[in-house]
Amino acid sequence: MYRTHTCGQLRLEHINEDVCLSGWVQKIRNLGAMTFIDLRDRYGITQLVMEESAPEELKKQISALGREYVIQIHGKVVERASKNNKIPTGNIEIIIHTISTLSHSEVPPFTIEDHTDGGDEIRMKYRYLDLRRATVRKNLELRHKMANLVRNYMDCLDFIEVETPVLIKSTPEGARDFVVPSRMNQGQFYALPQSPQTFKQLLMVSGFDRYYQIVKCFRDEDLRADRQPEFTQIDCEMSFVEQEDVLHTFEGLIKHLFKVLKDLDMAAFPRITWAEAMERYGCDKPDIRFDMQFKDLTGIAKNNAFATFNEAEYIGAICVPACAEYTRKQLDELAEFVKRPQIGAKGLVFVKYNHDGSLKSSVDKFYSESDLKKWAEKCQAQPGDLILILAGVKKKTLPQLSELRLELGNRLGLRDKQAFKPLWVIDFPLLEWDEETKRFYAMHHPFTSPMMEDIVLMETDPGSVRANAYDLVINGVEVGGGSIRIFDTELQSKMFKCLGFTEKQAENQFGFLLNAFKYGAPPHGGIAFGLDRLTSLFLGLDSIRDTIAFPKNNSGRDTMIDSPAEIAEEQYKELGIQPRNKE
RNA sequence: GGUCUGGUAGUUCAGUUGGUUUAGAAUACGUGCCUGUCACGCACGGGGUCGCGGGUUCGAGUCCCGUCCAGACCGCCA
Repeated sequence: MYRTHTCGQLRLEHINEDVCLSGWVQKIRNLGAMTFIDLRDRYGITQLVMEESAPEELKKQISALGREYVIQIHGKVVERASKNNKIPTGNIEIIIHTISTLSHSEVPPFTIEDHTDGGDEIRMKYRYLDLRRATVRKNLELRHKMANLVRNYMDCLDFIEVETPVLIKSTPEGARDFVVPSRMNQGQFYALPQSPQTFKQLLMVSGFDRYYQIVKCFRDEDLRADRQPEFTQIDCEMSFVEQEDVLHTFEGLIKHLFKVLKDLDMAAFPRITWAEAMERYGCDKPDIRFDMQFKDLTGIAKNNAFATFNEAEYIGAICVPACAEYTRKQLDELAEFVKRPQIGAKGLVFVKYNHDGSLKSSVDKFYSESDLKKWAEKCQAQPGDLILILAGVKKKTLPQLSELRLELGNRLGLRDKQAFKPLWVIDFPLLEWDEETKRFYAMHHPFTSPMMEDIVLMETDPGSVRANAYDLVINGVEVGGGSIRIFDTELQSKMFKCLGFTEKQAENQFGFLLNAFKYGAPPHGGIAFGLDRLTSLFLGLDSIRDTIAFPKNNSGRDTMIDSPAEIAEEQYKELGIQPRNKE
């Protein structure tokens, strides 16, 4: 037997018990005559003590210990002379009787402590050591709890978890696929699923009625702090439902998670249409922890000598509360911010609504104070506020203003990580025009149903067709999205036509689904949540990496196992593929 | 594919216009001292391919070019 208790278990009530503990040496404090050892495992830290009176042999063994050695000790639980109220076991300690070293350790490359001295790169290379730290372990524990809560909740609602295949077929729509060569079918390839989309729809055709799966998905696209090439979705689908049923069901799930994990009672989630979100926030995933909604000045700021505004398709403003005191330097910084190539605005116009009611702007040359007054009224500005204005092509200006809004939210500390503001964004467009390839793409995916009343527009004005598609946004993070699907073969054909698919192409890529729909498909729809993102949101992390045990780095590499890696020539031969010639 | 930031001791970082002794600090590590520590304390010590390659210069950690690596972002992500 390696232990009678864990390192987080012993309390005053255990005093005088003989116990056996095993764990890692966290820290050795040698005070000369006596030595303290912090013994650590997943459950906590227990202090071991060796006193002056200990036998020489034991002293010798203890002096040979080092950080991260794995040891097993037998000893007696005693009350501490000086207690430590910072840890749950702080009232007791163990007087060591015998000790055995189960495993030696080299000196770890960084300290295994909550506030480690190690940077990201070295932590990732030695991730197994990093995972010993309580901070990272707690992230994974919360992730586990969340997954468990989801499973229980879904089970209670009669959803069943069904596994779908990981080796499937590549389709050119959507994200780039990870591809796996087939040895038995030389020259042919599997693809890893970007999501189990088609399979969950087939399960609906099979009558499973309510399906979910906590499942890995794969996308071969460039990474971000919140994007990994393999990530986990809570993937769900239901039959005989309309949009309202799906939103209601999963609003319940998310509220349940907040209640249990954060003890938060959430009110009904507000909703906004995609069109409104774009108009008011310039973005399809607005952060509504703070206001600063856009005000359209296009109608009232033209007809003047100021060419920039006169030529602009759109003039948009945000009212920044209580910032009229901003200095030249601060305003210049904001102008620089929007002029960065990533944002690409030409310039920034400001209007200060001073406390004395006067108005001062960067365009005083062109506008009178009464002009500015009208703008301030339109923006519902109060004395002391700052109005910031961007102008240009609407499609570009809206996102620029959105970036500016978020930047100000950050600067003013309005994006509190402990506040959670969910929002349903609904009525997404069905299709999105791509200038490069001169065709429409499905904004969500090709199986998303158009809104009934917009179906007539599919032939005349496809770009304006709205879909039964929705996203759940929390604090500006897209945590989930889904749609009501097409279950009618004819409507599906119409959709493929909008996407520029020939009948043959559609048959080739999605024939199995279209065939299935010929045999009685129920109306159905669903949603998928990003488990990694949800977890990092609950934890207040900026990156999803520390919610994943073994994540990839910025360039899609796992620096611990050093993958991806080259394969042997033999493997190429077996697979019937050839390496690219090295030049 | 692009923009920006960084790479100096095991680790995290500082290093001035290009010049000052042997490139520093903290921490980690080692040795010694220390009977109530828990970020223990004190003293001493070892530890460097300044990412790599080239260039400018009397002289480069510092400037220039290239390259590799890491991070953030844009494009991309149905």
